[in-house]
Amino acid sequence: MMVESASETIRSAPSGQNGVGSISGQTDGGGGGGGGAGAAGTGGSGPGRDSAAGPDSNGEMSPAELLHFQQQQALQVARQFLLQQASGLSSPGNNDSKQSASSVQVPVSVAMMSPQMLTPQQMQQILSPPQLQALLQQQQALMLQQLQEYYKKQQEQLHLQLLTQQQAGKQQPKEALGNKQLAFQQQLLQMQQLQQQHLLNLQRQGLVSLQPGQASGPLQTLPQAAVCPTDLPQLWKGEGAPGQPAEDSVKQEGLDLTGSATTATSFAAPPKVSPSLSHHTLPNGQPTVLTPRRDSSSHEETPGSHPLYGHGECKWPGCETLCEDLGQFIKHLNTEHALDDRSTAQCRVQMQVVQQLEIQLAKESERLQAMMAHLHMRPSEPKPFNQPLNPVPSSSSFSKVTVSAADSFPDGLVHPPTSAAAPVTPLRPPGLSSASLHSGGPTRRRSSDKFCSPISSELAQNHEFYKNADVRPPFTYASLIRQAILETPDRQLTLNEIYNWFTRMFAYFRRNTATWKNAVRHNLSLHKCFVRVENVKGAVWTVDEREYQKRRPPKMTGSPTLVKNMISGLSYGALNASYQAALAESSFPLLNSPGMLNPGSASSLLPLSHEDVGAPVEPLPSNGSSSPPRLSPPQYSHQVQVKEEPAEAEEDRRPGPPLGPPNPSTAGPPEDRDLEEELPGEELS
DNA sequence: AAGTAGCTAAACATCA
DNA sequence: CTGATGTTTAGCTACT
Repeated sequence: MMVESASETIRSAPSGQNGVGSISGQTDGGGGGGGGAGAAGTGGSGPGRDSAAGPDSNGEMSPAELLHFQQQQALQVARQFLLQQASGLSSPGNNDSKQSASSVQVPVSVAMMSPQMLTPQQMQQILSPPQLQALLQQQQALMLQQLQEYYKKQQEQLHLQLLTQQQAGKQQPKEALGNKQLAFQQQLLQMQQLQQQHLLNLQRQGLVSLQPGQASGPLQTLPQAAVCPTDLPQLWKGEGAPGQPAEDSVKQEGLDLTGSATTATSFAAPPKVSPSLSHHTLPNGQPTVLTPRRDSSSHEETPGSHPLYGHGECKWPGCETLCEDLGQFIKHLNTEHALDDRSTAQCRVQMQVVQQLEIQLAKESERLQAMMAHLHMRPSEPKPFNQPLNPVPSSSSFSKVTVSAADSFPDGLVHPPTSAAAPVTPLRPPGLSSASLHSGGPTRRRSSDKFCSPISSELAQNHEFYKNADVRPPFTYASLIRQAILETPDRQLTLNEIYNWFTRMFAYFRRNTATWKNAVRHNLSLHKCFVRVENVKGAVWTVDEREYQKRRPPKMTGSPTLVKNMISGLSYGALNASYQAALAESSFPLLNSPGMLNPGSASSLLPLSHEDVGAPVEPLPSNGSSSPPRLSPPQYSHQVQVKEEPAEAEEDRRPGPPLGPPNPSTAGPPEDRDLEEELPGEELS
């Protein structure tokens, strides 16, 4: 689905003005590179990852060595993680400069880039909200697990040090020992607090709220996702006792974590190689059992690069020591940045930096969502002219169904989420289908055709929007032409009048006149539903409703396509496109330029609505079965879109007179005649 | 994969 | 001749 929506988006913007990158490229890049559900995008940068996963039996180590390696590994994980986080969050500038000069427009080519090359902003622009969310969650899940690892190792190490200190302390002055112990305990406490804070943070962002039992979705391969947030602090607390052997505490944790993880996520319990054996989720999302011993070394020995090593110098915070080569750097790393208080503190600081960045990101995301929600919701707010224009009365008049759609979408189809969860709602007039808003380029499947939503009602509700916003209306030319014609009292228009209607009703058609006028003429000629009638005042165009209905039996209701469309409508790509389009056109003073709408629009509109109300002018989907609510897709507002159902049914069977009572549009005298004339020739083609 | 629908572009014809 | 109006064809994309 993402792929499709993405491709649609991308193709719909031929001018490349806002080429929203192919999401498929993104997901593929991440998934392919990582080979797994998800975290690949974030974790891929860790150079030593691959080798870390490989089995390496380096089993002849002394317990002390083993422990050291465990610590090293934990630190390594933490370092890499922090680096990834930090670089991922704070390096947009670099990437930007590399990728494009324009920060607003995302060249299509970006889509081809690997996820690692993408800045968060670009990711946001490219990815659909669900994708973003998934990515974020995966990232957070990975982060959480690594944090757990890190915390665990830190605890372990602290305990160990504590123990050794205690033992050594027997020969030391009691005072010194007390200080040391105090320091350790403080550190321990700090770590606990930090972890709790972090977990809280994650929880805020929704990650940890994942239900352990709800093992479905990309995250389920990530064991940590199933760890109950509240368990962790307890875990830590439980082992906080200084006197407890580190080994024991580790074992407990391991068991706990393993237990929760495996039970909740169908993540096969790995063979326990050692008490401190830990689960790691590799960037590719594949859980891996790491044997602590060789990991650290393999990390460091990864040929080529090290996350903390770049441009010949150590990237450790505050350290810019020059190192000739990687070997030297690693040596430096192991000596200067070994696991000690200082390094731990620095690590902690870095963690906080990352955390701040995450918070910042969360805030920005929230703001973005609010913005989008606002932009989306506003138009749907009851407008003054909405009520009068509403087709509801009419519908109720001849439709028994009056689904009080006022607040519900009876069809149960995908409705634009109003929650913050997927609030990404493209900027578009309330009644618009998603795909259509790209202000440039051909947009297929205008909503009127796609969803058979009454163009009249949508227009009535959003006409001001269209009138002032240079946004392409989501209707086909044919439906627009028809609407224009039907709006007139005698249901006929000259070509020029049609032109005028277009320009009057839609800001979008105030430019590129050659193009759309040509299209209008083309449509008039092409579609049999448009009948040219010689009139006293020249040639006028009328609508053959039956032909129009015949055009294409829409069997949309509940169709996957519909759902897909609506979903794609929520995609960030669409949002991005329309948002950019709207902003670019700076047409946003819409809705409040009284001067613009006065002239003829209001006058022309009102009649329309009346007529509309009286009769479902819009083609009624001719399928009684699928009938129900062909909600005007984006009509989050509370409009009954169902009115036409009965008419539909009638239309469907098409008993006798083309347009029954419900269709006064054809009742009009002039084209009625035309219609009749046209009837014979109406061949099913 | 084939068919259909829609959009755009363009060529061409007709007529005032 | 010019511009407006119609007609037709072709290419493309999206969708079924």
